[in-house]
Amino acid sequence: MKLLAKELQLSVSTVSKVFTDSHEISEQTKQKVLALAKKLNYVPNPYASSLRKRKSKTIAVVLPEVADSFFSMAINGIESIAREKGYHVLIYLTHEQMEREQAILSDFQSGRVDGVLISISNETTNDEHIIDMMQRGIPVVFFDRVCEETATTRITTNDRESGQLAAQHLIDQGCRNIAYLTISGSLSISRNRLAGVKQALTAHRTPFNERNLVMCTDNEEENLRIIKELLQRKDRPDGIIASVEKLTAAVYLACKELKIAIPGKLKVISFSNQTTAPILNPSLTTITQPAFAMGKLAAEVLFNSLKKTNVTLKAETVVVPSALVVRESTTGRDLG
Amino acid sequence: MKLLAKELQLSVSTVSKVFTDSHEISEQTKQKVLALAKKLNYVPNPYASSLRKRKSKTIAVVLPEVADSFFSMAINGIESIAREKGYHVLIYLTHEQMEREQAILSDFQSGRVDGVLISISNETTNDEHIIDMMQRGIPVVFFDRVCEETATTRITTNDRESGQLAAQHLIDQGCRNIAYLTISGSLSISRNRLAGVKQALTAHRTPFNERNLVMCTDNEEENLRIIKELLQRKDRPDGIIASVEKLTAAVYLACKELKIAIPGKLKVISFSNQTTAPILNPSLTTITQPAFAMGKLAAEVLFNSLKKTNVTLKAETVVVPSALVVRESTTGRDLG
DNA sequence: CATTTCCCCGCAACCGGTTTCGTAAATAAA
DNA sequence: TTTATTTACGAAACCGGTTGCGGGGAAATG
Repeated sequence: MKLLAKELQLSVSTVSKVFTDSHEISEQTKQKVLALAKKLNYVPNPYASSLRKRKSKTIAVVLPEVADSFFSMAINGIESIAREKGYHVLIYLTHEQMEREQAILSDFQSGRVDGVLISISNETTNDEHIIDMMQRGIPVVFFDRVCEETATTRITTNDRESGQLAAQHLIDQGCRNIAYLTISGSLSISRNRLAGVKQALTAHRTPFNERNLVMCTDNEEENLRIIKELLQRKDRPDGIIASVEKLTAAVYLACKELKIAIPGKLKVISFSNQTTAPILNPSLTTITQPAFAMGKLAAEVLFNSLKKTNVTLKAETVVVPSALVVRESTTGRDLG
Repeated sequence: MKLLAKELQLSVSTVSKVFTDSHEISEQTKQKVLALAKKLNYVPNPYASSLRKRKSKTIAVVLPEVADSFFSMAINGIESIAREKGYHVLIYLTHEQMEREQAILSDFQSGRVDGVLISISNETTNDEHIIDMMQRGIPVVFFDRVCEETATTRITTNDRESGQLAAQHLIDQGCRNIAYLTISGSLSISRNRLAGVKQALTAHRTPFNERNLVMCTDNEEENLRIIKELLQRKDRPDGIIASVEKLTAAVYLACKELKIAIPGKLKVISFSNQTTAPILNPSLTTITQPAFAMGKLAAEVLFNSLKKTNVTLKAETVVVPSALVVRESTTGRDLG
């Protein structure tokens, strides 16, 4: 910038004001400066600017992992509108560990980011680290895996209704003994989905059997073992609801190994955004979450609050509904 | 920091030196400062530090998209070692557009990042924007989708051998009319894979028929149309090699609609990292790329060069081999 | 022609750490 | 004890933009 100033016989401040598009500078001078800047391929140092303005034009996205399609699509949604608003996106993975989540967030005390989008790890049982950050003036928007008690905006899907819908669908298809697979007892999304399931079952006078609440891990092989065990019980279920995408494979593999026909002997529905759902064997009935939309919305809400100064985000939950897509794994018929 | 200094009756410089772990400071003073810092939950402002040190401790990852499993897993690999080294990761998506790629990279002239990991878009036909950046002293490591002519380190998989292996496998399974599906004519990975395919075919005295080189798009429906057309030709192929993960679904769907049996009438092999490959109908034979390892390696190479000053990255290609995983879609038998 | 207003631009302080250099005190060497 | 060396810390410049304020000159007003 000094160079630019010297070259054009101007002061640094004038040049700076050109880049902030100040009204104090004549159109003529602006053009000259911008022309030379383009020629020299000059871009202002963002860190100098961040330092002075106390704004980083950067947000953080904190995710458990990017293994499944949901978070991939969410990233797309977030990035799309971050780019639109001229923000930069830092990505952090917690690997489902609360400790890492805390370490990551504590770094944000530094002013590295202007705001945070987070989907909490399934280990996360308290929100102190999040509240702490908010109190330091860094706005947070939850998406998908939210803390229901924390006073900020949450973007979720209609987990409870979806659970209900899934169970209802299985009941309609003749299931009477439905199992629910999950990877976490504490996560609100899992709890809510389960609540929906229970509600549907109770409504049909076939209350949920707690033995059918199956806790899985993040280890593929162990999940396979757990599910095989489930399917070898005397009173084995005739319907399975997988509350997470990555449990689908284990269910299918278990059935294959045990030669249990889907949907003949067992109907399967999964919360999933996998594009391969239609070409599975058999094609998989899913509850499909609006991942892209949720990411996008979360980002929009955050950027909105960033525009104004000193506005705290409303403590509300915004719900973007999921869709039930019926396929062969629950019906035997392919409905597209 | 000023606050800390005042509180402890020390100068700012002393406090600063504590955080850089300078030898000039006594152990005693360090402890005092760190203790108070912890109590106050103080973290140094990274931008002030970046400004002075001309290092951002941040790298950029530039990707076409995060739609498929490859890039998801690569991100995991990258993030894992970035965290280990204390680096931060900015993520940018080009959406397969060279224009965006250029815009993104040109921003890096600002010193926002210390280095870049990039997998180029399939529109990218020249590397001027990349060379430009390198000349400004920002090291670049390519991974997967590389520019073969650019003088820096490239992390790839053995695309050519994999193509050869795929074709060889189909030949072994009795295919005599093999089609190759791709989404780009310019991308080196696609070209190399095709070259491998051709080599295998030529070796078996059944040279590749150029009509069997099928160019797809990034539009699902259009791909379906294109593939259906391919499969309705008089001389329709008896084997398909899908060079990109996302073309798999279209192939399967086309076969379903046209009632073409896999692997009976058509054998299918795909370059894919999908975890659902084993549970497709039929399970899918894949060339599986070491996505996590490639991301990790790319990051390691980059960080290595970042440690030393003024070392330009060797213009070499590091190859991490892919694996052929044989399943039902080419054999009719499930080999696990 | 004198005065006011407005438009442009420069001066200098500032953001929050980092780093060079200097110095006083403590320790070692002569 | 004197001199040389080491240790521990402070003063101030610096990184590269940003911004409040002040001023010079041109245009507008009286």
